Amino acid sequence: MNNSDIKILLVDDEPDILEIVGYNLKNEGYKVYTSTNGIEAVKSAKKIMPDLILLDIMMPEMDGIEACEKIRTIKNLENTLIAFLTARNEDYSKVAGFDAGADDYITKPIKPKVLVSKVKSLLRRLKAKNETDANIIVGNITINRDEYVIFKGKERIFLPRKEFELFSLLTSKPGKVFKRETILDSVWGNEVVVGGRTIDVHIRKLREKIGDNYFKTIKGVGYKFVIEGTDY
Amino acid sequence: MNNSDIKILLVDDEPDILEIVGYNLKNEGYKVYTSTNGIEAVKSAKKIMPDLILLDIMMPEMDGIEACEKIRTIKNLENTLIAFLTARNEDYSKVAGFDAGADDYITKPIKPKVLVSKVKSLLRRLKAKNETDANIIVGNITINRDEYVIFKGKERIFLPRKEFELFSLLTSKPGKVFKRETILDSVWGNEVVVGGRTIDVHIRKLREKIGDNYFKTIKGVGYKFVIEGTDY
DNA sequence: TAGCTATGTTAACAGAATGTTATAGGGATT
DNA sequence: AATCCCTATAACATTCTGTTAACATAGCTA
Repeated sequence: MNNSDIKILLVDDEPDILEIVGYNLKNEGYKVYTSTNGIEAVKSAKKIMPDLILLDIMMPEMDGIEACEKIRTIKNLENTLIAFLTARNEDYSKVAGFDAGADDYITKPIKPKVLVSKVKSLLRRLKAKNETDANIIVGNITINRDEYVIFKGKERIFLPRKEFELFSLLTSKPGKVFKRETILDSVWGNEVVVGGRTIDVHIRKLREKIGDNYFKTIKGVGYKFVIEGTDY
Repeated sequence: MNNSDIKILLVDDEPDILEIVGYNLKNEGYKVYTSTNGIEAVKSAKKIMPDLILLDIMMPEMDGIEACEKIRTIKNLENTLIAFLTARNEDYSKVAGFDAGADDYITKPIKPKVLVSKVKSLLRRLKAKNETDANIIVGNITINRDEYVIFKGKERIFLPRKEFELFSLLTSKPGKVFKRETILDSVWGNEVVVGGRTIDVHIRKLREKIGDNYFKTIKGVGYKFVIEGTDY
């Protein structure tokens, strides 16, 4: 997926914000659409089917939270990423309290570079989500994402959530190397900070349960899942 | 590829399933074909060359697993996606135990929306499979950035990070001379200072692993990658 | 050819990156 | 409250990479 295939809907009642943020995102090659209020935003969202919506909380007419809830009910938009924009001094609890279905929130003011990096990180998550959508059968390994179960041959293997998610990610593209950074983003979420050995320990557990030679380390980069036998 | 160019073969012995699932897939614009048993399915597959086959496991005459195996042997159908349909309460191990060459399986009953999203996801995978342009090929050398692996003919060669990056750089423009300064900038980063022999040592390793005459020294300037034999 | 400079070669070392194990804390369940 | 299991971390072990030093060689030039 090229950047120019990615549509971002930017919603804020201040034209200045729309301009600055929009400019920076366009610079990265994204297609940027804008709205200045919640009602308009919902309509636009339905029409353009964006991949990511950046939604200001404080807006006239319909605030971001309400808009978010509305958007979530739109068909085929359940997987769209929604991130709230909030002023730094606002009460987060206002946001956190509502389970409006947002995926992230971003505090204003924010440096363009930081914003762009956040957006990238979010979109990585989207991509990972899409990639892990289907069940997978590779060799004699079967993964049922719906029921959190995997099989190795006829043997049922149970994996705890985190291990399952890590496993899911790696197997979503057998052979592909997932960078540590990417793994953290999609399994732990980009805001969580965990110690340096956490990934390794989880890999260890997978190796223990599923088999050593399914998981190959690429030092300095990350890990990949390989079908048994095929060495690197 | 438009949805209407995509052919899906749906195989189930229950007409109800064929109707419901078929209806929903047609709604998405796919061309849908149906069979009610394995034998017929294999014939149909050969004739219509579908992009995706949804295959019920439990069928009279020839079950889904056997049909899958047969289909996999058909020429030009090796890349067709095959997904099993199984009743939720059936034992997965039945599926998992056989290495029939399926790409996915889907548990019934399934909500049409979920099914459609699964199908989409599968087709995305097909698309990704075809777009193997991620690989860079020069002469008989293939570089797979995704997997962090390079091939020399059929031989897999693993390179540590720095070597891989150096190699990537040089092969990005075969024949072009990269100045030492440029190499340092892009492989090591322009702030890092390393000793005078570092590049040479890495070149050495590449020559060792890939072949002497791929890497030509331009004294006083830098190095270039040349396709074997040729001078540029 | 002597002398100079740029590159080749090797092995050894230091430290980065990862592997491993035990353990503590938190959440859920009973 | 007692128990179980998941998760993350600390602490230590191990592996591997990147870099360097030290010396060798090649090529140029006066």
